[in-house]
Formats: sequence, structure tokens, C-alpha cells
Amino acid sequence: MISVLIADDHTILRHGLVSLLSKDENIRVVAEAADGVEAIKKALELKPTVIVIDISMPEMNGMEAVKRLHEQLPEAKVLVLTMHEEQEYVIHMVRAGASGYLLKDSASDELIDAVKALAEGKTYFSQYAASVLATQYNKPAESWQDPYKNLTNREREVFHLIIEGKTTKEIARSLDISVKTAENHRGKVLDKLDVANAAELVRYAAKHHLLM
Amino acid sequence: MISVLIADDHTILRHGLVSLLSKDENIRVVAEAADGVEAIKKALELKPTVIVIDISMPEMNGMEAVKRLHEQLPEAKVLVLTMHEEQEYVIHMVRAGASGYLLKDSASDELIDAVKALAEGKTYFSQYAASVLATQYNKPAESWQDPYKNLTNREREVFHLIIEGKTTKEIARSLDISVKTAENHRGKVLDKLDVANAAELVRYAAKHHLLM
DNA sequence: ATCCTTCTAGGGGTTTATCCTGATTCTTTA
DNA sequence: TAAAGAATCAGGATAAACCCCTAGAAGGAT
Repeated sequence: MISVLIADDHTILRHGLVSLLSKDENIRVVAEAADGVEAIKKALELKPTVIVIDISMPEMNGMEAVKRLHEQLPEAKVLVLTMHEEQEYVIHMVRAGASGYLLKDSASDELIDAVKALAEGKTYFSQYAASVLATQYNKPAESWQDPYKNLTNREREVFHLIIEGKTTKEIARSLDISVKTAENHRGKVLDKLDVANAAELVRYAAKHHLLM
Repeated sequence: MISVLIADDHTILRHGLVSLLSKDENIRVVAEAADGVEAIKKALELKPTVIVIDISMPEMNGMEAVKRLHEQLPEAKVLVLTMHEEQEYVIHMVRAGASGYLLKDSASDELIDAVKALAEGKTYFSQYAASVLATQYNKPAESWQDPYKNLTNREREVFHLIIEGKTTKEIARSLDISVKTAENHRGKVLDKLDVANAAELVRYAAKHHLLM
């Protein structure tokens, strides 16, 4: 019997998942959680075989929750269920200790397959996630990282000011540096993140959840 | 017997919803759709009593789908299922012809209640959506409107090209108009949405979920 | 018929952004 | 210690963005 903990902040969807998994006689959903904190609490208490977790939850973000679950309960297998197709997500989750990664728009049979695979100590990655991981192995250790990480501290400051709609002159005043220097930082930021203008930079920020 | 069409691009979640609704003996899910276009096609073909639709779908955005469903199949009741709590969404959906609005994180019993209410010709709004609507009735008719709505068709086209990072020259080429005209449109868009530059415009788009 | 809006286009201007190069100072790293 | 990176500033250039303005053509509304 595979005991499963389901963590998803959306009640209806969570119940939908419970309903789906309960159809399989080898799976028993022993608990539900609406946020990361609750998920960890119940996981430590009930020690489920598999934890199905939606990474877009409030209170504690999914990545943090996965990391803590893996630290505090390494024998439990974490299956990340998400709607995010971004490469960063897959990699970050694997680094955090996830044993499986499933997109919400994959087939529903896959969910049951994934839970069973994890219960057997295997891993399970959706086609997409698997290909992302495969690709990443062929890259040097740093380059897969979010290009944002390659920004220097100063550049990161400038980055945030740009995406707030500030002009170079305003940035210079705000950081108490010359306009020319601010201009240089701006140029490097655009260059490093491979965007052509401020509009694209804000898009980049939105895509990578860096918009405050 | 209430026939229901479920439209949601996330397969697992969609099946979860089917599973949930199928538990009630008075409800029969007659079809599923993974996008707006498919939803309309199947709705016209099967003429379900209630259409449960997730408004964050690809191909055709939810609002457009709701609008068309209401136009082409006015006897079908549309229940909007969403994770968006934004006020704009509720109002836009009601204007588009939705008879119900339910947040994904509401209780799962509510879904069945909502479907039944709509089948009886009633409306159903989650606590939150209802309060939003109530609040809006106390406001002047124009002020609640998304300034985006005040853009002309042409301006809206330009708006979307700007937030894609296109320059004025590229926009002009793309729309086959002079650079000066594109520049004028651009100016009006910034002015109407009360932003100072393209970066702020993209922020605006992100905030109002207009970023594709 | 007249008014209003939209779309179109242009003139002419200032400000900002983008893109080079080169250089100094300081810190960190090999 | 030498090399590399980070932060600073500047000159010089082109392109783009932004901000005024006027104005004609087309269409709908009153």
C-alpha cells in the first residue's frame, strides 16, 4: 500500500487529485495540505511514502518546501506537480531533492504511474522535464544557471531599478553614481541577459518571477 | 440529468474535475476540451447544460471563449473556474456572459453546488466574487474599467507589440504603417495607460495578466 | 449636415537608450 | 606578485523614444 500526502493550495484541484489517486487500489491518500508549512508538519507526522506537491503554493514556496522535506524526511519521495514549463524550475526542484516532476497538463494516468514509480524508489520525469535534464548534462556546470545569477551585485541593483521603469538618470541619482556609469551597468545587464531593450528586460523579469 | 462540458488545458486537473463531478448522480460530464476553440466546437455539437471553463487556457483566452460561448450558445450556462482573484477578472467574465465564478481554492462541494445552481437557471458566485461585484455596483460606471479597455483596436495592437519588446520601427513595419503613425499610437498608449515608458508598460501588462 | 473619433502622416524638437572605446582604482584570486 | 574581475567615469556616436504640434480622410453618431 502506497501512502500519499497531497499538498496543493487549491482545494478543488487537491480534491480532484485525491479522487484520481484513490481510484487505484494500491494507493491511499493519508493526508492533504494546503500550504508548505502544513505539508511538512503532516509529512513528519504521518511519514507518507510519496508526497505530491504543487510548487506554486503560498506561505512557503514550493522549492523551499521540497528542500525541507528532503532534508527532514529523506526517505519520503517528492513528486513535484506544476504548470511551470520553465527549465529553471525543473533543475531547481531536482537540486532541492525532488524525485519526480510532472506537468499538470500531462495525462492523468501519468500521475498514478509516477506515484508508483517513486514508491518503488525510481524517479519519474515527464517527457519534457526529462529532456530538459538531459540537455543540461551536456552543458558546463555554470551556464545552465539563470543568467540573472551572473550579474554582479551592482548590476543586479541596476536590473531591479530598470524593471521598475526607472530611467538611467534616475538610476544614477538613486545609486549616487554618474549617469555614464549607470549607463554602462545598464548596457551590461541587457547584454548579459540577452535582451535588446528595457521592455524585453521586464518580460524576462516577469518570466523568471523577479517582478516585485 | 445535468450534462456538463469541462474545458481546462491541464489534463490531470481536468480529469480531477471530471472525477469530482461524476460522483454526483445528477451530473454527467459529456465532454472535455483542452482549449477554447475545442470547447466551443464541442459545446455547439453537444449543447451541454453547463460549461465549466478554466480561463487560463491557450489558443483562445478564457474571456474570448466565454464571450463566444455566450453569443453562440446563450442557453448554456458558463461557470468560470479560475485561480485569479483579481477584480478585473470577475467583472470581465460577468460582462462576457458568465453565470458563475468560482475560485479554484474554494471548497470542492462548491463546484457541484455551482453546477446545480447554474443548471436551474440561477447564478453562482464564490464569496469573493460576489463581494467584488457588490462593491462595483457602488462605483461609477467607468472608473472600474480597465484602462486597457479604453484603447482603440489599433492602439491595442500596438500595445501588444510594445510589450513584446518591439521597437517603433518594427511595429510600423509589422502593421504596415509609417513610423510616425506608429509613434503616435505608441504615445497614446503610454498616455492612456498612464505609464512613462515601455518598461512600465510591460509591468502594467504583467500586473493585468496581459503578457502572452 | 455637422460633430466626433479613429487612423493616418508628417514637422521639429528634446531626452533617453544603446553601443562603442578607453581608463583608473580597488579587491579578489590564482 | 601577477592576473582577473568589479566598479567607477568619460568621450563620442547613432538610434530610439518621447513630446509637442498640425492635418487630411474615413466612418459613425446625433
